[in-house]
Amino acid sequence: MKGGGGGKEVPAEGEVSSKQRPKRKCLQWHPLLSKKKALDFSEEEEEEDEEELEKVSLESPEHSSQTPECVAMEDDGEEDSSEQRARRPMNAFLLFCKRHRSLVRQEHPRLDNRGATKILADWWAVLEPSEKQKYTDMAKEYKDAFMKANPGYKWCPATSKPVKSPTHAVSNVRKKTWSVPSNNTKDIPVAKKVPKTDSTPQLNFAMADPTKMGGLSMLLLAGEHALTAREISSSNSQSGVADVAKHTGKSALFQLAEISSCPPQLVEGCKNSECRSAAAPQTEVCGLSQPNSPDLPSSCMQSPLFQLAEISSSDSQVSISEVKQCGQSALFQLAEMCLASEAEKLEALSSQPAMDSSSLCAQDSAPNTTPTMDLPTLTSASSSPTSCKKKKKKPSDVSKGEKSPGSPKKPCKKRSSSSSDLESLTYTIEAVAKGAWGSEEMENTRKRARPSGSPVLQPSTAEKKKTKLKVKKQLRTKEEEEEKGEGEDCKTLEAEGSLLIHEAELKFECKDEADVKVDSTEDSEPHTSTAQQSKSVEPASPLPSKGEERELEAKPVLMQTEEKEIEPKPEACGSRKSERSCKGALYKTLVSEGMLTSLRANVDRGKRGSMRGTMSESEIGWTDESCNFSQPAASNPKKLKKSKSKEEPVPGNLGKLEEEFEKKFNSLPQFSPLTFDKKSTAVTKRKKANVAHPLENPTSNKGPSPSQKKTLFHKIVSKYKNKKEKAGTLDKAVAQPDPTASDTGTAKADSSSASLSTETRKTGDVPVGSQKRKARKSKITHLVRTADGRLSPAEADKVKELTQDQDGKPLTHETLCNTESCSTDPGPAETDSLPAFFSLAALAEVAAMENMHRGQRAVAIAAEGQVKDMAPQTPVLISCADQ
DNA sequence: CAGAATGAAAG
DNA sequence: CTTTCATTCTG
Repeated sequence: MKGGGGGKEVPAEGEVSSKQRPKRKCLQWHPLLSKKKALDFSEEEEEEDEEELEKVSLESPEHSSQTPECVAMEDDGEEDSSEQRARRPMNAFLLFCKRHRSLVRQEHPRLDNRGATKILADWWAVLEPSEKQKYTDMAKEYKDAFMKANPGYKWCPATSKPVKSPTHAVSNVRKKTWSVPSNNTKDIPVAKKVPKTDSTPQLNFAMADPTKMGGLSMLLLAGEHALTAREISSSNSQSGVADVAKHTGKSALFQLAEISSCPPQLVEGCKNSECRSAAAPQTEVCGLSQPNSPDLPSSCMQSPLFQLAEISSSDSQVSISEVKQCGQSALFQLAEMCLASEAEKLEALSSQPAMDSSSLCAQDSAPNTTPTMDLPTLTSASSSPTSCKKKKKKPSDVSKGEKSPGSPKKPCKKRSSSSSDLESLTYTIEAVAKGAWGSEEMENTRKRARPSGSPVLQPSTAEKKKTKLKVKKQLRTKEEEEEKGEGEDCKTLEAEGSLLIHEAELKFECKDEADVKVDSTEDSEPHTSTAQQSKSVEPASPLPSKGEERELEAKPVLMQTEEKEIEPKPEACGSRKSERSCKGALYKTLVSEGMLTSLRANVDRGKRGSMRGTMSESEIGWTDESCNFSQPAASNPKKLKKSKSKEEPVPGNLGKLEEEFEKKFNSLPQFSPLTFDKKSTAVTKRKKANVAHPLENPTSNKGPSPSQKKTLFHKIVSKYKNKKEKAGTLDKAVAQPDPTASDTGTAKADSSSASLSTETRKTGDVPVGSQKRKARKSKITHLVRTADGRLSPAEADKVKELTQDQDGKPLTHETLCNTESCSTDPGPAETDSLPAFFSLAALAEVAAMENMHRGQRAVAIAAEGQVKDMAPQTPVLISCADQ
């Protein structure tokens, strides 16, 4: 266990199943996002304001300070020594590559990565500006977050580069790189720390994971409450207290996360967790807490976890009761923050986690009936994690089954019996508080917290937020449907955040309206959810999702769209069902999102891995994928399946991190290969049918106007096509952008293109010849932009180049289209017309070029005619093209 | 480990 | 301007 070896082994295992590489990837990937980082990330992204980062920073100190051993395994290394060097954030293109590479690979199974990269580059070039924008934004976000996390990060380490050069170093570094650099903490002075309590309207993605989300959300919510409370209580103490609290809070979460995440290295994980918990909580917490009561809460939280960990690890029974209490208290606190409902969850968490884990592990699980079960289970969970992936259903079943039995002992029972959760909660809380801390201090804190935390107080805030959220939601919805606004990256995040908030709100509402009555179903749900959350740790594999689904029974498969989920929630909130549904929905949402992302990623990978073998299906695969991609949410179910098959990659930790990252990722639009394919070709023939509908929903279109324009463009194209009769060159390009508008057209185009494409380029052509950095994109853009009306020689050259390089690739088309769209409306202003025309002209040129290649000049001419219609100047362009 | 791509940053 | 490095993964 302990040895480092163990740690490594774990990953290997996971990977092994699918591939070696994947593992690495995972690791790398994770590392980047690495939990800590992820946290930061989320925070940043979600709210730029918040500075929860500090928490991280706080955390790190703890770790570093103590538990050298433990640390060593995971974080320490990073934190302490090396972590300095984080991996630089990916740029837009890289993001794009990452996201689409799999697709490319599928398309061209044989192609090696380099080729794939080339293709990707082509695609990238083709991408619409808007599309790119998203990636760019994300990259930027990423970067910003990264920078925040690592204030003093330098892209170029100095030549020597401490970290990376060495292989091992690299691996290590990578893993942790992003993680929270101790430096950061240090660097970033705590300055921020306290700041915000604001609630965080959007929290999001940082917590992508269900667990985290819950935790985070709670944290956030609590944060305010707690802070307030703390402040009050701690008023005497320094502001530092707040920090501490945060710290502790975070650490606790972190620990949980770790534990959960630890799966890969069961033993190690346990150890780590233990170590950490021990180190942090005890030392810090204890120390802090002891001195002043103010911190108690935090300490409590940690302690419980810690204890659990310890217990699990040591098996020693320790004082379970205490633990429970602590856990409860901690949980309770959280719950308070969040709400009673959450409290329940928490309790469940404390107790259930084990269950889940056990169920997950399936191993012995045998959750013992003994009271201690929790602990043991936990242990098992931590240990089993590795194998965790496996089971899906079990968790739910087990959890349910077990729960009832288990409930007896622990607080869990509440849920079953819980006539009124609130009461029970309160009771529990009180009991816990007393038991755990009899001190008045605690009470005070608690009181404060409670009041604040209690529905009454919060609601106001919540409501406000709510409204906001709602608005946002609405907007978002609109956007999605209409696509009106350019999709902001944040959207997703916001959405998530909103979800969280909603959760909170819902909870509040629910409580207010009706106490939480627990129906049998409810019980199961909450538990499950809890379990899941706790599990969150786990990789988000399919299980969770399944569990969620089941839970949601009431609401069958709403999960698909976030929006849907969200909407329902609010409404649902009102009634019990709603409550349930709310929770379920929330969980679902969270999980689904998280899961989705993870799943998706997994799927991709897995697909790739497996798919390769069977490429013949490329079509199908594409379709599916495209669909999935297009609708992330919707795809959940599918993903689950897939993911299940291949989830390996994500152990617990990674899952979380990945999720976060992935989320963002997901938010990024994925273009269906088809779109590109058209251009590139390759499979095409069959696809056409599939292709018909636009794949990319997610991003959907960037702007409304574009779509229209596109339509226009499309029309033109279609005409062009018709004239051409099947030339289809242009078509390819167009397809992607317009989802709805040009379906028919697209389809046709596809078919036509297919024939062409096949002929023209078989593979895609990889050979674009971009070995050097072409700057096509820039050039193109340039070209487009230049709206003098005329092409400057250079431009012309560029154009030629493009055409040649691309072999008549459609790429340009899209770009052009976009530009065109931008300029749009020829009618409006003459000036505008010019640009538009320009783009058209460019298009025409391209087409012409292609045609020429093919020897179909006539077509080109025809095209010209059309273009001409559009813009009088066409002729000139044409002439250029001819040249 | 090289290498294909692009982008961002640093020198 | 040039170099470095981020990601991915085959050969």
